[in-house]
Amino acid sequence: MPRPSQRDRIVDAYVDHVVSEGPETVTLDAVAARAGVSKGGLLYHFGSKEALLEGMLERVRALTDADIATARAGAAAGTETVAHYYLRTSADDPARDSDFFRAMVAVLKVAATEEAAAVTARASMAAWQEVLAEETGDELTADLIAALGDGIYLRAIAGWRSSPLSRDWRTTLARLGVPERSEQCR
Amino acid sequence: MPRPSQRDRIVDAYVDHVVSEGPETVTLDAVAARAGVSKGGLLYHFGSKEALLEGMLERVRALTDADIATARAGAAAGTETVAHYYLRTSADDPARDSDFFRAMVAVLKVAATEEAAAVTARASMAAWQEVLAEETGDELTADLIAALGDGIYLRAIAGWRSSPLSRDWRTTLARLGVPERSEQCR
DNA sequence: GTCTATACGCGGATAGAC
DNA sequence: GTCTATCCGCGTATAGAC
Repeated sequence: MPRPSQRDRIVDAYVDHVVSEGPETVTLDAVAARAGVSKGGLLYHFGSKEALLEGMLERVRALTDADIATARAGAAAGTETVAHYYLRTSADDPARDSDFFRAMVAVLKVAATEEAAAVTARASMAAWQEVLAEETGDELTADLIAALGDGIYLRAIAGWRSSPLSRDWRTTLARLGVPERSEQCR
Repeated sequence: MPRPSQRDRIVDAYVDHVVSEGPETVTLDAVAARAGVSKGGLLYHFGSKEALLEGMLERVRALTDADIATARAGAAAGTETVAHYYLRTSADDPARDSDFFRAMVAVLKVAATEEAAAVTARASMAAWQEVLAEETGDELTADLIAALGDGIYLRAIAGWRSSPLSRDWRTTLARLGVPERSEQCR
């Protein structure tokens, strides 16, 4: 993979700052410093704070698409179901460090105030729900699994580290009658 | 019940503003205007923005205690289980207008930045989890139900209105083997 | 108790040097 | 491309009148 561009590194810094300090403390100065550029340098790449936010939303959209494609591929290959992939990457402790999880948490934090971020967050959530519904063939079950993932995200926002669910989500899936592996196609 | 004090009305306005506009747009001016007082008037009751936040956290703590007491009483009387009460007041559409739900959403939104709010949010979540675990006698089931409620809250933050789960949470509880009514004591 | 007036600092954004 | 210097508006908080 190509080395990250300057724009990418600035978005990284933005996400980092929102996740660790919260959206209300975000200043162009703080993000620039974290990215290792000056405020002027940042404003060359992103003409305004709003443009910077849009850069992060763009990234989350891309990561969502990529993540869903990965989940679909795994299900088609019979490696693991979409539901399994979804909870594994939401609930599992090691997954918390993934680019997608961190970026999504940042977007959700910002979504409390910025409608544009809320729109992107809902789109990502809706996309997952659609794939889950497709797999389970049942709207309610799909929504249930999605809601569990959403609960995990809320806990991340509130700084809640670990819970029985995050340690034992496989049992939960089993209780809901969701298999670990799908029947392999053809 | 006694008519709300001036302090109460200011906290109301604060909650309202955070829920509808988001925490980043909160200014003393905006809250004062919403409460129908001047900025000077607000600062007489709450000496600083931080004190205003503390006022809201205080209220959430009180509402949490009251809500849990109500749930416990209902379970003891055999009216409805704690789990049933919890999901009814989180998932049910009409419940979204309750003082507790709105205040909790406000605290969670602020918790993205303010650690004090995050502490209060986690305490409230932990308190519910404890009652649920007490009732179900199973940590994982309790956490599962709690996580569903948390998912509902996240969707509220992201502006997600209605979902299969919010319309059909009773079915979900049944699938998890949680009864609607508890055996009445003695 | 509640208001007005004001001090003061901070953050976003522009201009222009290098 | 990236930096420094600067302007300007907004938000918190205080002083003090009524």
